[in-house]
Parts: sequence; C-alpha cells; structure tokens
Amino acid sequence: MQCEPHLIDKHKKKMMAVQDSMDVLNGKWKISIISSICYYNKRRFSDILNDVEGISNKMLSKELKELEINQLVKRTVLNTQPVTVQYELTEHGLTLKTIINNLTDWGMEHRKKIIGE
Amino acid sequence: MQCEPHLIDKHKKKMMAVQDSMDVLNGKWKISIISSICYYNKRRFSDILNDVEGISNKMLSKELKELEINQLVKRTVLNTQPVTVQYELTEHGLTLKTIINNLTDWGMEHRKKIIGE
DNA sequence: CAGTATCCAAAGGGATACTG
DNA sequence: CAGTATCCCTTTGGATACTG
Repeated sequence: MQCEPHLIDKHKKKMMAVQDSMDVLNGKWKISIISSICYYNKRRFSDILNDVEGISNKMLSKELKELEINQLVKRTVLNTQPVTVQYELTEHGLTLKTIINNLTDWGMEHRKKIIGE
Repeated sequence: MQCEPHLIDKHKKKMMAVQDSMDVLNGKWKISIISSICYYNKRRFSDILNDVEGISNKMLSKELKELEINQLVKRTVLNTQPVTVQYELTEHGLTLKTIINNLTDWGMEHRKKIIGE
C-alpha cells in the first residue's frame, strides 16, 4: 500500500504504542488475571488461582508481581488468620477496563464464528 | 468480594471469553503483526518484518501462519518478479480494529504515566 | 522476495514439596 | 492462605544458511 510520508510516521508511532501495551500485558496469563480482578473488583490469591484456568501458583505469583511493578495492581495483606491477600486494580489498572470488555466481547463472537462453525 | 450466584456465572463466562481471545492472540508478536497489517490495510512480508521491531523472519512466518489458520489474515501471492506476498485482514480480522485502537491509545497513555514519570 | 531448515541457548512453565 | 524453592522438561526464538 502506498502512503504519504506523514501517514507513515503516524503509523510508526501507533505501532510503538501497541508494543508498549504488549510489553506490559505480555505473558500467557496477564490479561486473564487482570480480567479476574476487574470483574470481581477485589479478589484473593486463591480465588484468582481458581478463576484463571490452568495457571499454577508459581506463575500467578510471578505475574502478579510484574503487574504490581507496572502499577496496574495493588496488593493488600489482610489481617486475618491465616493471612489472606487481596488484589485490586489501581486507578491506572482500571483504565484497562475498556480493553478487557472488548476482548470479552470479541472472544464470544470468535467462539461463535470459529468454534461453533 | 461477595457476589450473588448468577453474577458468578456471568463472570465465569466472561473469563472464558477473554481466554478464548488470548488463545488466538497469544505469542509475543501477534498483536503487533495485526496492527501493522491493520494500519496499512495491505502489507507485504518484508514490510511487516520492518514494522514489528525485533521480530525475525522465522517468527513472522510462523505467527502469520497461525493467524491465517484462525482466519484473521488473508495471504495473497502477487504475480511479480520476484514473488511478493501480500497480507491483509479478513472480515473477521477487521473486527479486531477496536481492540487495536484501544491498545494503541492505552499504550500512549501508559508511556506518559510510567515511562514519562 | 518470501520463506524453510537447522542448530542451539534461554525462557517458560508444570509438579511437587516446603514455609510463615 | 499465600506464597517460595527446586527440579526438569518443553517451548520460544535468535542466528545463520539455504531455496524457488
């Protein structure tokens, strides 16, 4: 496809932005983890472990840590016996809500189209 | 968080839908590849190789094949000398446009917030 | 140009056991 | 409950060379 020069620059910037997003959301499980927390607002470690089908505690722990570092998720240790830990989205994490919803909708349509074909 | 039973079912369905999406869009490069094709409408192999920073021809080939299998991308061999191959989104692939745009916007905001902090 | 083939290192990730 | 530690196999993916 032919493009005018100024358009090409715009495309490159957008490509970079997409890759920035994906750097944060990479990994097999991250989006699913965020979805779990997003849908329930607040969610404990063991609950997320159940929500995200197939994930191991090792992976959940690792990916949650990365999400925390990227300031998408907030971790709170609750004063219970035994200890429980609650995860919730930060204000910044909440801005992913649109994307989560889009992915949810798209997943449903895709299932209809491909799997239910 | 406490939830009423019927809400829990809804959440589970949504979680499954998100995972369906991610099954198709998994891999380090898939979203970026789709973005490249999406922004330029039609794009040749070597162009995508340039657009997606860091990808190798081996990976590009592999991921394009998977996208083709999932009916998101259409591959056309052009009758040129030497051969060129053009990729474009299928009608189904085009339904990802919203998600791509959202990821682009989010990436820009995220850069401002985290990297530009 | 658009791939494929091969080799090989690094990362991913499951299973299990253990700890505060 | 919420992790951490270890073992070890699998997958990913880069570099390079080759083909129609």
